[in-house]
Amino acid sequence: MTLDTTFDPASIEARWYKHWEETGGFRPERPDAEPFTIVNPPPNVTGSLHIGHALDNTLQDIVIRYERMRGKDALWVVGTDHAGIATQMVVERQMEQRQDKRTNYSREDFVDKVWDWKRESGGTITTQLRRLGCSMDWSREQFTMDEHFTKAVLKTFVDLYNDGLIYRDKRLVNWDPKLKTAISDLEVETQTIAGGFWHLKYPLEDGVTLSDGRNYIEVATTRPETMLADMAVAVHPNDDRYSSVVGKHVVLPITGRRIPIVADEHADPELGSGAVKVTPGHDFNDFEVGKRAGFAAGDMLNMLDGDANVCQTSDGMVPEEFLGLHRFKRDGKDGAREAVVARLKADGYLIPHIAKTKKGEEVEHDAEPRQIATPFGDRGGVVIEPWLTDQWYVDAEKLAAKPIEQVKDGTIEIVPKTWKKTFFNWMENIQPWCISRQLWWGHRIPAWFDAEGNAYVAEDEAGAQAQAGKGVALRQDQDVLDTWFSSALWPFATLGWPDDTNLVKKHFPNNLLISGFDILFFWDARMMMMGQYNMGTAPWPKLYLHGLVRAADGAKMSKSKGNVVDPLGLIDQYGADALRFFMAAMESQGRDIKMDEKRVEGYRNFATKLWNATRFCQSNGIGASSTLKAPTARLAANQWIIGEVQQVCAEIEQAMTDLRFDAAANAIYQFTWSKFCDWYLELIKPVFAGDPDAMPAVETREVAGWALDQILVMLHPFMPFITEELWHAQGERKYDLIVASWPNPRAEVSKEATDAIDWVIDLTTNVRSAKNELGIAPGAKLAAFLPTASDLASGTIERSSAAIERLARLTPVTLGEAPDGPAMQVTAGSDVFIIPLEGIIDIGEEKARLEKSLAASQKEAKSLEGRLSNANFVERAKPEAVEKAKADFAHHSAEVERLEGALKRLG
RNA sequence: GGGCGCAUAGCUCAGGGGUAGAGCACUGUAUUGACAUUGCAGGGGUCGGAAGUUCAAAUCUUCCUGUGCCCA
Repeated sequence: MTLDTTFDPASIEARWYKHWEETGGFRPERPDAEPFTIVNPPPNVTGSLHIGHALDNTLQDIVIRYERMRGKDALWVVGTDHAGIATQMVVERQMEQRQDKRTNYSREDFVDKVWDWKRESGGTITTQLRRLGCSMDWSREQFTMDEHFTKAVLKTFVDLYNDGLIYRDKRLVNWDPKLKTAISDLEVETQTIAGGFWHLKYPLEDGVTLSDGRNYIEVATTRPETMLADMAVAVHPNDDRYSSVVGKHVVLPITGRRIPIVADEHADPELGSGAVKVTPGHDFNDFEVGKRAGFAAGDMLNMLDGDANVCQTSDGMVPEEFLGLHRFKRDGKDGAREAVVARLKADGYLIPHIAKTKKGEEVEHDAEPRQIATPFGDRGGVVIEPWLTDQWYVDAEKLAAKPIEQVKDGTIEIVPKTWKKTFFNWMENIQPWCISRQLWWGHRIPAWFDAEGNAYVAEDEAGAQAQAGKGVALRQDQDVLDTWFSSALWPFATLGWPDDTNLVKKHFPNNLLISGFDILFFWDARMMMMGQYNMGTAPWPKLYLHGLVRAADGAKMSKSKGNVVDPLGLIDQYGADALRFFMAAMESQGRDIKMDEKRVEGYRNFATKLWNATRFCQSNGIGASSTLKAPTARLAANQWIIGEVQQVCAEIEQAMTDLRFDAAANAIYQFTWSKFCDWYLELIKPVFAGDPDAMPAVETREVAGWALDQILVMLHPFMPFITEELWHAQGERKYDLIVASWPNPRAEVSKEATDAIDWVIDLTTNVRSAKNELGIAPGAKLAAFLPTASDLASGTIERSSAAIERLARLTPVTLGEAPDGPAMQVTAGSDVFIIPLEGIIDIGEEKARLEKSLAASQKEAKSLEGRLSNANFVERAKPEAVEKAKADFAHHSAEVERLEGALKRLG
């Protein structure tokens, strides 16, 4: 096959992907091989590929392709997450566009419609992952609401319940009044927004006064509207200002509710007046204060409904005019907050805030302006309302114990390890996990209630009925489970658990998990808990956490900022291989990646470079190699490249062991471009000018073909498309590159040969540099003399004269004294070449060049001399360091001598 | 307020007790056969600041400054 001069990724990517998928390349049958398993963080079924996915999946694909080539029974599990809230929102939004809504349908009909949507529009991302080249096992694509997955979810729930690790509780939850569901702590994002601090007067009852004679207590609040459900006023137990009134009562304005003054350490004497209103039903801190003050959760007053509109409290004391108002201003319409403040003000219960203008005039405001840390729902985007409801909870504290231990003792390694502290910090302070959601789309909670509200938990209704007794009317819990409850089972439920399948036996525990740090708590930690609970072991021994891909200016990418980079656009422009290589090359541990399109472009250029190198090989009859092991080589250049392949292979393996994707990518990049293309191909060009059937050409074709094949293999995990294309372009192959073997080049390479090539490279570089500085045409051929030649020099000049002529452009090279006259000196290793300059160049320029080198060597020599004359250094430094300093000093001293001599000769 | 990072060439980043590297950008130069999505050569950094440990600190320790993220 002949290749075009430029590489066009688009023309090959789809073809190869299809081929791999159709021929089972992603999951070759290797029943006897050692398993290697990773599971893909299941993207939301509503999702589309963003740059973060591109990073996450590129890294995983590099690992799985690498392990597959190393002969493992490699399995990369893939699938999508049903994404409860996100998916329900998508379908509801589509309904809204048709002036339709969810509640127009029965639950069953609505869920059917979501399934319809999933079948028709869901899973866009799976196509996009294919474009990135991800070699996942699509033959077993998973979905978190597959039948067998549901089975795993139900079993887990029932087992946890029976073990007392799932329970129902009435307590405050994070309520999203827009989505009208509870959410977990992790789904709440705190943002600081501008708000106010209102100061209120609560009149003391029964003629009680404070020590200063005041007949009211001042309380300050950021949420004045909740005073409709206040149940106490708290002061600090050591606060002398209030000690006399603890146990007394105040009568609330507006409602007239009589509430106690309690002592509680939650009240901060330094803050405001030191007294705080307590609303146990609408504030997490107040809930705890309320409990300490003796209120049962069931008795705590609730003044808001599920939409966060004011409703009547159980004591019936909220005035009619407030009922139905939204908690605060919305769509320009005043809410309960505004109404309560207006009423307090009118009745004289509001203490105004006095502010001074720039001119020093005093101005009254209703509230003191403040920045308030406010909780928002990450999906709904509205302020979260702490709300008292019955929900299902997982006892996360108990489940977290073993994972904490495992990370501590190294059973689970977290890479990079800086994340361990963050992990412990969260796990050791973990709160009960609220797992019930008031949605329709998701795993229905397997609990049934009788008329008295007793719960019966079983995998199916029959089981619950059996527990409740015949004839007892049961109604299933209306709620569904948090999406993360099911994805926590991903490492084993995808393999068929709870059935005892061969896949589970062979591929659990998995070998590695790669995920972004943003889901460390959401997903990774919960997999650890559920893996341990269900399987009795950690889900994987190693967790690799990568960072975020940021915009070029370092900002977080977001749709609202409009700085989102579409990975598919980059693939269109530069090819999937270039984008992948960029991701790998930029992925150093523990740092976010800044988008740098120039760099993606650079890796596209790298692909073109490899493409053209292959074209060169083809034009010289260099084709597919026939052996895995390195061919026997006699020519120095061939031995040299074999040695270099061994080195780079070892480097890549080390980098992969360390999960240093950047180091691995850079190693293969430098080898391919700077070693193979820049030197090896140049070194062997003269060989092909000679007899094509003679030993040198035959051997070189063989070695070059082998070396190129090793490049294709080692580069394949990073750039799968171009390497597969070139693999086949190079000749008939017994198998595709995707299932080829990783190099194992255990060849003997002579030091003489590699030294010789290194010497030629040194000579060539120095000649080119000297010419450049002296303004001699790069192509000019110069005669050179070597008065005293090292063994290396004389041998190399004899055997590699063609390379020296072609690369260093020295011809002829005479072993012997140079004729008198102006000349320049060029070194190669310890050898000094004399190159006559008469008529070629201005002597002054050569002198300037030598003086520059002389100054550099003098500086080095002086510094080394100083160090060596320091007795402390010679006595106390490591012997190697002293030896090296001595050798360096000797070298630079000799250089100084040589250069001074050369300068003297030039006059 | 607590925790975790980061600060190295113009930019984006590696490195790491023995005197500093890559890619891009920049400068000069090269063009009849692999490649201008190229080759060759080159300029450019007192490694954020201060103190300490050490024969030796960009590297280790402490503090400071700036900056980012997470949690409350």
